[in-house]
Amino acid sequence: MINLIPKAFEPGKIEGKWYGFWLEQGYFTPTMDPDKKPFVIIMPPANVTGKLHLGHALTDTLQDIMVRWHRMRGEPTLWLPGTDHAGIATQVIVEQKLAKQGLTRKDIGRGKFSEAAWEWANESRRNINYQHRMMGASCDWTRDRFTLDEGPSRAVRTAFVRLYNKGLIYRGERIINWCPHCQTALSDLEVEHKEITGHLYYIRYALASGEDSVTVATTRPETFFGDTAIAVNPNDERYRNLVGKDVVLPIISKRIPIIADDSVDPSFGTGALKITPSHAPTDFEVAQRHNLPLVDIMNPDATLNENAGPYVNLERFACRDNVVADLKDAGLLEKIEPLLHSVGHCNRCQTMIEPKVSLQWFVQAKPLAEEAIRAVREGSITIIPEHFTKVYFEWMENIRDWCISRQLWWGHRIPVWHCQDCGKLTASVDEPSNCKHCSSNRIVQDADVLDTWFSSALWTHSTLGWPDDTDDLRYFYPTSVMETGYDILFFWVARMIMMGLEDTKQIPFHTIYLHGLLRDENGEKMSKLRGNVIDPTKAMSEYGVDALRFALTIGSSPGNDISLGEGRLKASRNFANKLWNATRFVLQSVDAEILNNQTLATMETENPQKIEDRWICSRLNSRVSNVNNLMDNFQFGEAEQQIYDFIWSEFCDWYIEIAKVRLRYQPLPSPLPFLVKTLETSLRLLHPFMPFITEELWQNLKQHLPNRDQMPASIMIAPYPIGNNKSTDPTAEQAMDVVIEIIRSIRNTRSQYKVAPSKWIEARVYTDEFLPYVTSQTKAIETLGHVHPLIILSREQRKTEEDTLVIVLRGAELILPWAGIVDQLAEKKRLLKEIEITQTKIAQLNTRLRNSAFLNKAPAHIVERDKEKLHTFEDKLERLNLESSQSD
RNA sequence: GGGCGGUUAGCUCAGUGGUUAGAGCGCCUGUUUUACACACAGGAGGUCAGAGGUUCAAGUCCUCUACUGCCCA
Repeated sequence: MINLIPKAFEPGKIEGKWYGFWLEQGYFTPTMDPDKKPFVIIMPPANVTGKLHLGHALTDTLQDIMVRWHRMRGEPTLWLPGTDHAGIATQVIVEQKLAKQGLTRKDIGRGKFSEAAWEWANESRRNINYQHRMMGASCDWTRDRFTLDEGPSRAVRTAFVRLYNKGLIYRGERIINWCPHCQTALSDLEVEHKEITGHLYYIRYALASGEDSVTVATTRPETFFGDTAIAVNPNDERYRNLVGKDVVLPIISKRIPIIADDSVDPSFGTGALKITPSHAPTDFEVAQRHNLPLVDIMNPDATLNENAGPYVNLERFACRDNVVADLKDAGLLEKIEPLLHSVGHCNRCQTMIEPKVSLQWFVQAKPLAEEAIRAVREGSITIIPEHFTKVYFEWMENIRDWCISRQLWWGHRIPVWHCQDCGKLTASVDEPSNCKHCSSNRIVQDADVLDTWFSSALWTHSTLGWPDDTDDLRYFYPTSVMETGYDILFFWVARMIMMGLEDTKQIPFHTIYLHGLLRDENGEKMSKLRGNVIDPTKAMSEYGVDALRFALTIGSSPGNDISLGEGRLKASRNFANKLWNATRFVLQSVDAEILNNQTLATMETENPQKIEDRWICSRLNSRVSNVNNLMDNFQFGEAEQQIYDFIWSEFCDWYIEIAKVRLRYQPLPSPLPFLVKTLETSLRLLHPFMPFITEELWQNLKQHLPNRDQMPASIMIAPYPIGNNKSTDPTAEQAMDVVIEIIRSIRNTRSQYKVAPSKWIEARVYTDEFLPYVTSQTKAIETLGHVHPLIILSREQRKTEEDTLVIVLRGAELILPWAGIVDQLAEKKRLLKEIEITQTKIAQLNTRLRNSAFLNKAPAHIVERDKEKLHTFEDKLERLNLESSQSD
């Protein structure tokens, strides 16, 4: 019967077993109960671009913590998993694979490309889902969704068509962000602005009349072929008489006008700007105001087109060099200055973005944003941490139209058909056979696909069956919590609120929980380049899943970045091992009891008699209440800290150590029921955070218990502990504090006087109010302090002695009669110092307690607590003074 | 340029106006004490970035300053 479980925790041996068990039992699939409010999290869909990284491990852990907690509280709990087709990212991967075979997507055509992409996506989904399972994610796999599934796809088409019919989706020529490498349009959010050092080129344009010239300053001389005007500020005296005249573009000799526009900053460069409306956002706006023509000078791959005359087919930066050289030769380049400016880059491939006028599809975002702002402003949706609310408003209030078309082959095809005859458009959820305007059957579907985030924006309702009125949608929507990283607040969360409200007229979730980003143990961003990336799979196999989960979340707080390194992983693993061994101890003790008595004594814990039993029940109860409060407030990191401290510093360090003494001498009542109860409750308390080890230990413990047949089949469906005021026992806590202080003082003094650990020393304790409690702990104090004989008496029984060490504690005096070895002088000094410290504290408390403002304004319990504190210190001071006078 | 954070022990971080500001790691001293050396016991280490203010009470709220990170343009 001894050593039923191994000496050290070996996580790898139990994880797969329990996940399989939970899955088989169907615990992850909720039962819909119309009388209960469900708890619902829709998992942020991971991109099908390979495998999970540490960020996914974090998000999995946080969601699993919430989900397991709510499930244990008896709420029907749905955590719906899914994956995202990740348009550009996936297409890039598939194209790279094709490139290895010397092929491009155009070589094999759209159909074959789609097949290859599906093959990759399916493989990737398998990997990702397997990794979620490794993490212990208790999500409902029967409801697993992929953004390209039939349901979510129909949701995308439905949402599109509805917005199109309302006029909130339109097609138009606007300036967009074009990535020449990905060869697609991007939304504003997919552009990263970076500060780079470029140059400001001063170029002279001759007036058409020939009598003078205008010098403009530009960072992009190669775009001058697309210039359709020169703009100056209307108040700029330098140029006032030139407005209305024409200049001639060099090399291509094209006439363009000089116009006046308020947007021109006279202090930048020369105060005269070249206007290239097809290739600069602000120029585009100027052109709109002045009805200037648009001249596109670039091909999709950012080479110059035929509008660039002699420079046709040159790449844009090569063209710049040539243009600059030619202008210089022609004497038209006045000067070049260095300039630090911000330039957009594609967030996928880091290619410099080419702003470009293009015919694309857009969502008119403002009307949608208004509703989304209201939902948060009126408190229907809460953002945690709160300060992101302001960030959200900032973005929403300045929202711009969303470019949703992408020139890709992988994604949701835009559900619009172009008529070859009348040229009009037909938007339809299902494939139409005729143009709805002229009934022609010569219709062709739009070639483009939608921004991946468009389908993600519908994720909370499309996964539950929308646009159909399904049972899932009725029961689980609106969902409870959206948990994700703050880096996709705009990309995803904000858009989900807009689209959720638009499609369902309801908010998609009540609470947004935003976690921070992961950093290494030096607080540095993790990146492949730095080589400081932790692979979750490796961390799991080395330290165990529970340790990884714990390390990722303990002591963390919402919205703040998390530093993870070996140290944290080791500490978490050590904690798991500590719990493992505490359980080993309890199991061994239970077995020994069964061997002795054939049957386990009563498991009754309702009315603890012994002070340490009362103490551990009170402490456990206090921690349970704290944990539930913290969980209610999304303070998971602090909740874990509470559990950690309880198990290690209270249960293991003190209760188990005292219980060992009792088990050895076997007085009644036995501590076993309390060992079992405390352990079993702690395991349930910890389960949401460390699901595998708690299940393994709980099942082991259960096998040893007489009431095992009445216990649930799994800890994950056992009730979560809840606080009970009945167990709160201030007397027991105070008494045990005194006992613990006595033991600590003995150990401390032994260490100070360098008493050999094996040497037994004599000790006496004098106390009045705690006498029976301290007396009941005689054996424990002897064992844990390594003192013998130990005499505990009331103060009146104390005799005057010499050559003793007297330590004044809060509720007792500890006497260590060490004839000859006590340094009386040093002791006197120590005593005087303690008197001084105590006096200071008393003075501080007195100042406060004599202040009528404090007495009138502070809450009663605070005043009461300070009064008690004052009393304690005064009592201690009195006894310190007494000792001091006696030692004179 | 606008906005949002951060600055607490050597390092990484918790800290919800109310004890003597905590944890992990690291450091020093000691211990094979029958659950655990992934441990145990003891210890050192803080002007909570700085300056003002509000409050009976400020690491916590407000203002300014410095440094630092991120987001938006």
